[in-house]
Amino acid sequence: MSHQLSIMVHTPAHSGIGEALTYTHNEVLAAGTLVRVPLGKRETLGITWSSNDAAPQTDLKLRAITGVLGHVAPLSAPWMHLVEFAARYYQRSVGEVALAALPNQLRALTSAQWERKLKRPTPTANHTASTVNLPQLTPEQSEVLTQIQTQRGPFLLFGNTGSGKTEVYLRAAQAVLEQDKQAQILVMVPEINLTPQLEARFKARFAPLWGDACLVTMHSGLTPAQRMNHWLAAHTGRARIVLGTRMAVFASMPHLKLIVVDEEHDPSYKQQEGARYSARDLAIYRGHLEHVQVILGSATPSLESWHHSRAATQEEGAGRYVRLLMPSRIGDGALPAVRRVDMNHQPRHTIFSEPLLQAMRERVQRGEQVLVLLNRRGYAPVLHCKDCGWKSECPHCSAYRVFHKIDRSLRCHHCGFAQAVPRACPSCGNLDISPLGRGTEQLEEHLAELLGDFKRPEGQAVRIARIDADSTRLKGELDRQLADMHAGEVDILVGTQMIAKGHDFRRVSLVAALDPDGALFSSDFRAPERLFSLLMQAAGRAGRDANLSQTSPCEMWVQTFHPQHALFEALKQHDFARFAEQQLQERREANLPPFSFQALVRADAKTQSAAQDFLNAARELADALAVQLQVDVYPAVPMTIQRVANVERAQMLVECLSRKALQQFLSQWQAQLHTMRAQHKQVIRWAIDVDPLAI
DNA sequence: AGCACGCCGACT
DNA sequence: GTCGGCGTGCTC
Repeated sequence: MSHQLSIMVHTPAHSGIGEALTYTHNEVLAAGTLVRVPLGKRETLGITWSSNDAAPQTDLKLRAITGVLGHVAPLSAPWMHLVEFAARYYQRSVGEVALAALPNQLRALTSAQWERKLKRPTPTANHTASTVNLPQLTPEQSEVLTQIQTQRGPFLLFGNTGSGKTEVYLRAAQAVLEQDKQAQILVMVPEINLTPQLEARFKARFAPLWGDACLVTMHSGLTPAQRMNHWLAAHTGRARIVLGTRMAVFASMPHLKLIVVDEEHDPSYKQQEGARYSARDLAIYRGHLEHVQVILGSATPSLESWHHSRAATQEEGAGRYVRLLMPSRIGDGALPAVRRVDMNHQPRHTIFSEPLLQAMRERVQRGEQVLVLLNRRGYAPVLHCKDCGWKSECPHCSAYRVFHKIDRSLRCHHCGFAQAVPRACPSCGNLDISPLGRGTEQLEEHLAELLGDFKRPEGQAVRIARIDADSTRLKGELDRQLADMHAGEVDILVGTQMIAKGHDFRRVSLVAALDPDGALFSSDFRAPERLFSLLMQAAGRAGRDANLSQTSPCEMWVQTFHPQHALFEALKQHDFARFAEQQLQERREANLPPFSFQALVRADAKTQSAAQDFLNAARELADALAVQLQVDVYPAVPMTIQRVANVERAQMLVECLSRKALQQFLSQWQAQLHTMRAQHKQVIRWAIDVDPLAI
């Protein structure tokens, strides 16, 4: 007897196969069963989505499943529900989201390889200890844990850097793991570089109890084999803790009991290509779906989460989360005093103001370390000819190529195009072409000049280092440079925001932000939020050593032309709440998220007009539906960087006061867009970004 | 996405 | 004369 099954395969929505394919098999398979199916000329991995014997007969000649991956238990119903929700919400096909969440090796392994893999004895845990030494909890930590134990959540754990959020995660995890011997926990971090730190903390705590194998990681840095093994460990329940980046939100965990999202405000949780999902938002949904507690943690929460954790009001969203507060730093480490240097009162073109330089000298003299932040890498953002006005434009992008002095190259940070710096102006032959503006590379050089005569306590020259995407291009280089910093072999570290995240530099007592003003008047309404978060995080790098803070109060310096700006006032008070309320008020008045919901439609084409024509045609098509659902669709505009790698880019903003109406609108409109695509052959690709982070 | 088929440029 | 570029079209 032959049965019909709905199978999801890895085909993106634009392939014309949006939904499940129908195959036959001689028996009914449970939903979630992994199967091998023929698809055109190849064989591919599929997931049984449902048995649909009742489905109407089509005139298609159905093909039969070629194999069942009987060695792997079917994916759970909640997992499938999560995938289906993500696909619908972010306007992608279910098959694409589902298959992307599984390790690639599942497709490749033959039955014999499975036998071998599963026969291999699982390393028996050498859990020698029955208890581990636990640090004393602060009253704040105890209070927060009590709330987690007694309420459902989801929770927003709002705690300063150094307030001991990680210990709260560990205790909450421990309580869950001990209470239920099968329980599993999902811990997410924004970036792959931050996994080793948290992994070490979790292993130190739990490996003595349940062995090394109790924790697996999931991130894009794993080899295919590791990915496979870690995925299986989670799927079979062997791994009690899964720690990973945004992709981990889709980990198959049959006994999931707690989800932790650390640094929940971090934009890295939003996937930027393919299915553009927010792992933080999906974590909340998954928690709801599986009746599992979710803890979001941050010192500078996203305004969305902050809004959701406000006391319930009439406003959509408020009151959804429980806000937990941990304002104090452990061991009484004081938060750094914030000092603003008014650059209006400094000589023109000053890079390092004299008071800041003096403060840096004093720190170095005392054997302390200094961080200098500048969010621009390279030597100079542009090379320029004063005679004819030539600038180092990228031939393939509408952007300037950045001058990198270190290898005398002009590099485009958008498409990667690099060339040697020309000897003379390519346009007029003038030999005198000069850098305009400055990046980290020049800062490092300039600082070495300024401090050339200055000596360290032992008499040697000041040691200056730089960490940015260029200095860490080689594998392992970041770790090496960080190790130098930790070992005290660097006095002043210059860098981009890379150095502001997560690293626990014990000897840093001064952090300086040189040129943060750009974000104050940016057209991106989230720029102030990101700046505040960056500066708070950077400030958190200073004074992590309580002993040091006592002898030498730590400081955060900000050089700005707008010292009175409300953002810096709030920063000075370390008052995130005040900053957040200001920002939320502005957003409320302007009907911006979290008080409205947005989506972007992006189109890439050979010409700008082709991209815009496609979008504007889509806009016209949506007119009636938009009016009906009270959705605003704005005209297509070129993207900020209009052309990248010779592809013209345009986008169109969609806005609505109701999330539900926006969803309804997008799902109906998307189908029309697919059919329209055929008439716009010049369009290379298009995509919808729901809840975009940058507009 | 893969993987085919299909029609135009520089090489053994 | 072929090898190979990636444009177009299809997959239950």
